[in-house]
Amino acid sequence: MIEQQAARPAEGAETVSGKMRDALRAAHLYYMQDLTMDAIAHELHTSRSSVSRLLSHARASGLVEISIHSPLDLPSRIEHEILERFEVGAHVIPVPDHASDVDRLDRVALSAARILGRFIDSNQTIGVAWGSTMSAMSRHLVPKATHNSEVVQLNGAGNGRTTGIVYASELLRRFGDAFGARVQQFPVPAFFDDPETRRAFWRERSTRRLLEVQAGMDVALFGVGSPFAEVPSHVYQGGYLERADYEALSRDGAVGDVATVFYRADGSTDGIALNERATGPDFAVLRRAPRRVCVVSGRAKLASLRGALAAGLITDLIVDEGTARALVESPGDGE
Amino acid sequence: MIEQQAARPAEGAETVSGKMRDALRAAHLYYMQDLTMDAIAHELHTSRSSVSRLLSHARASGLVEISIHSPLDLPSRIEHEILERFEVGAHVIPVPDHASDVDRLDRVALSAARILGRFIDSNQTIGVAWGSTMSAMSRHLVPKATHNSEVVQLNGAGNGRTTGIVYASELLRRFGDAFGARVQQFPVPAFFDDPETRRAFWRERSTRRLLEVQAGMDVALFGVGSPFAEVPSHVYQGGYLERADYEALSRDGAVGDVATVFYRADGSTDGIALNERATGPDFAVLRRAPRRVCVVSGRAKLASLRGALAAGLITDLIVDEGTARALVESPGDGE
DNA sequence: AAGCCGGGTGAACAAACGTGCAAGGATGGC
DNA sequence: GCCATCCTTGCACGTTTGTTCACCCGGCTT
Repeated sequence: MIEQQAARPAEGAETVSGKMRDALRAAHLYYMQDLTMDAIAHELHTSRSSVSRLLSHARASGLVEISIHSPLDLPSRIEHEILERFEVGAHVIPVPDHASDVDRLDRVALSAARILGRFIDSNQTIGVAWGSTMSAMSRHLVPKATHNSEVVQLNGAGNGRTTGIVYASELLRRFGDAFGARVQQFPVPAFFDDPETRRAFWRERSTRRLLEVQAGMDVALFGVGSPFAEVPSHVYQGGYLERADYEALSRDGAVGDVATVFYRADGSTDGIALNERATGPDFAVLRRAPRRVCVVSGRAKLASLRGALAAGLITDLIVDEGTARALVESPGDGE
Repeated sequence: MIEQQAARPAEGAETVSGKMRDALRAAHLYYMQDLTMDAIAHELHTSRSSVSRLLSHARASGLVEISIHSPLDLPSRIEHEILERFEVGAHVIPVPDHASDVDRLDRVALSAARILGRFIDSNQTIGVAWGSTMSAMSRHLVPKATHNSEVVQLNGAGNGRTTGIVYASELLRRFGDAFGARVQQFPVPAFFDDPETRRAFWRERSTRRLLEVQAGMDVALFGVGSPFAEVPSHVYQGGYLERADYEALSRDGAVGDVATVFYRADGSTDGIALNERATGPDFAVLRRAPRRVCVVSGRAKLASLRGALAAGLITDLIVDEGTARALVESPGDGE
């Protein structure tokens, strides 16, 4: 069963609109007039609990937007430095150094999901990679109404029930729902076993149509993989790659991947054998997107991140504080 | 002692910036990452109470901005109707009908203060009237950093210690502080006793300089007075006007005033004797400001509001719901 | 018609939050 | 150098808020 509709049509529009109206009014009273939920419940002739739920709904559905402006004379030191050094807009997410890697990922993903709205607009094609970072983000997206947008899957995927990572179809659907966008699935494995199969598949009309959509992306959204870090990206756990593949990658000098396409520390990809079997877009295609948002969490991904920056894949970076700090320190440092 | 500085200079900039930095970080953690204040206190090595205060500070000082977007397919019915009928951008503030007039004013003023930031920008001259509405607003302004702005008093004032209304100097200072703007006081009474005195005063060089500043306003901010309503505006309580003045106003057909200048239901002002002694700007001058924001609360002011609209004084209206509803109903209805 | 189901409601409880208060520390005047 | 003063801090309390649970109500199935 393919789930692929945009924002669902008016079903009981009466009720829906009524709820929306209430939520809106509650939000006004709560956030603009500082009334207590009790008082609001009274004005709305309902219970306090319902008001609490109404407000949660208002926040989760983007009726209420909370933004944080750092005063212009105090622009985050690190963000500014990243902009200078890498020509990339940075959002640094504060996370304590002692946080666990899962905490860190969750917190970065949550913040990223809330920031994301700024990059999305109507009439856009949004490319979304498949991986643990995107999966975590998908759980917290704040809806934003757009017209005529389209979400397109950038790389193939297996299912990752094992680790809380979500079916690609589910992930894409969440993005599509949040922005009222059509969804273009890409039903292929993360890696083909045989390069020839991939080439054949790429000649298919349906595949070519999808690749054209990818090529017309306005926004690309992805994380980075780091195959040789202590905590390898999920793509490497799920058995997508064999030991031999790792050895080949190591021989080829790969330090990371974006949407299953690997690169070296200097950003080059030529001659990395595995890429012949990968399903993600060629970097030349990716770079055509004017906005390329990368979400990274954890110092383990530092080397991958450096490579992706060297490859010029990133225009906007959302990254946890520790990794950001490490990034701007001397490039030679290990972990 | 005249209080007239812009945002105070760096005093203990070290500490201030440190506090700001903490507030910013706390806001990120609280509003973007949904941490509890307890957790934030731990990360910041301080107590939970301090975090609570830090967050209050962050909100009050505009570091955190909370805005409410009604979905575009559900634009407030009334606001749209006001736009159609009067060609005026409206913000309708929900307030229950049974609220007292003071409650109503407070709530409208609070909301208005939080909306105000949208109208203010750098390099602007902001004209501010003196009255109970502006006084209530001044208590809740959300700071917004601007450069080279100027706040100028539109009309003279007595002091209103009696009813919680605040000295004009204090009121102006609050606006100036909130936007980091220079402040131009206008130290005259609300009404002169003798028209001749006014004319003489108007010939003074210092007065003419101030009038020129007023004439160059980018934004004007004012309420409306309604001299014949049950609950008369403070200007009429403080003994600024005599019984004879009211009778004259009544004879002249005045229904309201903006910054001490009176008008009739059709918006005309010619031949209203009292205006010869008023200190507010001529409407021709006022209308030169491209943005003219009017804050109104209470149906008692409905007739005044209609007059001000007829006079074309308003480009943006902030008004409570009950009054807004009354406004768009048949114009003939009384209260 | 009876019965299941999903979504919504209010009561009750536990968690999270704001604020008055007293103590501690810094600041500026003399 | 000392004191008066102001600002900040953490605690304790009372209030406000999120969430669980049992329940109800309308729609749809068998």
